[in-house]
Amino acid sequence: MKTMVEIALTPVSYLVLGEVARRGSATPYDLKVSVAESVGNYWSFPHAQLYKEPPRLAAAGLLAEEREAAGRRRRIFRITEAGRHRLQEWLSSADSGRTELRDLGLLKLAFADLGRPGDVARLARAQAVAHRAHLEVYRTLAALPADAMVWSLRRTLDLGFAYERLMAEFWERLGADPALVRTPPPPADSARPTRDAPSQGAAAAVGSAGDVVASPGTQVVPDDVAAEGGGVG
Amino acid sequence: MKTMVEIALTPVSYLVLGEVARRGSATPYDLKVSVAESVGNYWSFPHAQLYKEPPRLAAAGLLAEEREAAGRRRRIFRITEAGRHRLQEWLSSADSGRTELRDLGLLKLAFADLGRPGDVARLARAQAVAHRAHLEVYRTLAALPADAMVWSLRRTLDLGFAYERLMAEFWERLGADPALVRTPPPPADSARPTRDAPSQGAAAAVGSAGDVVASPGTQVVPDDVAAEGGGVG
DNA sequence: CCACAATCGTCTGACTCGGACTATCGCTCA
DNA sequence: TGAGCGATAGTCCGAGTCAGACGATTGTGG
Repeated sequence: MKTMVEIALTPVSYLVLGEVARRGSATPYDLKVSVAESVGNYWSFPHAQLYKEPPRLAAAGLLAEEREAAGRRRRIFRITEAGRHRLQEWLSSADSGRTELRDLGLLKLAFADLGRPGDVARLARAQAVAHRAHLEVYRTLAALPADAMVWSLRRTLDLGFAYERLMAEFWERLGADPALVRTPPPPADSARPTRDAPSQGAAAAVGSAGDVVASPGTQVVPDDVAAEGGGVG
Repeated sequence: MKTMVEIALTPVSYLVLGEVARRGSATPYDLKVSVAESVGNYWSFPHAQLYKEPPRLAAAGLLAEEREAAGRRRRIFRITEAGRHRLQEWLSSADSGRTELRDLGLLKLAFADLGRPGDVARLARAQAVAHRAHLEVYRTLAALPADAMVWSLRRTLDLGFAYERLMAEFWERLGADPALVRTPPPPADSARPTRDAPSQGAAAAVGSAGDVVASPGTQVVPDDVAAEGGGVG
């Protein structure tokens, strides 16, 4: 068994290994489709990678490649013993890196103090709608019969659901914050204070009216609620 | 004012623009530090990018670059009118792309049916600990005086907190699932069924004992709890 | 003046990303 | 039967991302 070089495996690698292992065999397109309706719900992988990764894994001896006999003669991949082993190894290791919450809306909110008064409210509405919509997708998935999906995958989708709910509620709450709708006292038109002296304002809001939007009344993190259960299970 | 080419802005770009705008001026190192203790809590940006991006933005006319007079003669960046404008524009647009939950632990769980019996329990424990730990970080941040942080940023950290709590509870609940600890009926040693015929098993578990771990009793997504509030605000 | 830690910064190379672009298939309607 | 068409399937590309190794500078105490 040619051991080839031991390549470094990335998340995509394991995704591919896992998906191929589970299905027995798969074409890149198969991967693309099944990833889209499973893990892709919370972690999106560009499809180009699902085409590029299998050959790479095959070159490393972790997958075996064949071709369809007729028709499009697509590449079909199966996992090898070496591949199985690497997958196992990964599954057995408890350490997983940092968790990442990549949400452009959140990033926007982080800098919302630099924006114009109406911005946050608009953003909050849009975000709430988007998350509610995704919530529906999860609901559909959850309604699938028990045998449509392995238990472990389903658990992750449960979490996806809970996550979307958390987000939806967060934005709805934020949007409902009275501090967001009242108080545009400094007319929104005086929005260019530091116009020609950009280097002058040490902590100046980009469009002024920054901290006007600040909501004084809302407390930070309710220390005490830590136990009340988000309702994941 | 030389308009230069209008470059495409990525999340890092806005992060840098925003941070520079807020501080008035910043060196890449400043960015690295303040990002680490704010947005970096839920969305980590490799520090190399915080060194690379400002010059890029400067080349596009969105930042202005100077140097310290003495000492290390570090690069100091300030936002320009053009930069302010682009930032504003972004802050005003309500659409933000997909939200992403990049969590290796979750990916692992998704394929846990292919693993060995004890794996999930171990993973769950480790994940729970990690999330509880990060929860503490957020608690510390939340304890900071009101003027230590703009309201908008604080809101996002609130969400980060809620997110970590959600995760911690998810993994704890999962780890507590009796189905995980009982039932290693098929001896864990028969773990290599398809040893020499890797292509045979259409849906075979990598290490067998796959669906044994499945927890039949746990319902999928409690439709009704959608209103009970995760406790973000 | 050296040692040493903390601060500060650069570089590299493999991988990621998303979207434009191409090709093939199966079907329908003229 | 073959042009049109939507779904399926795959390729390509260049800019951006990423982690981590590495290098340089500064401040402090001995």
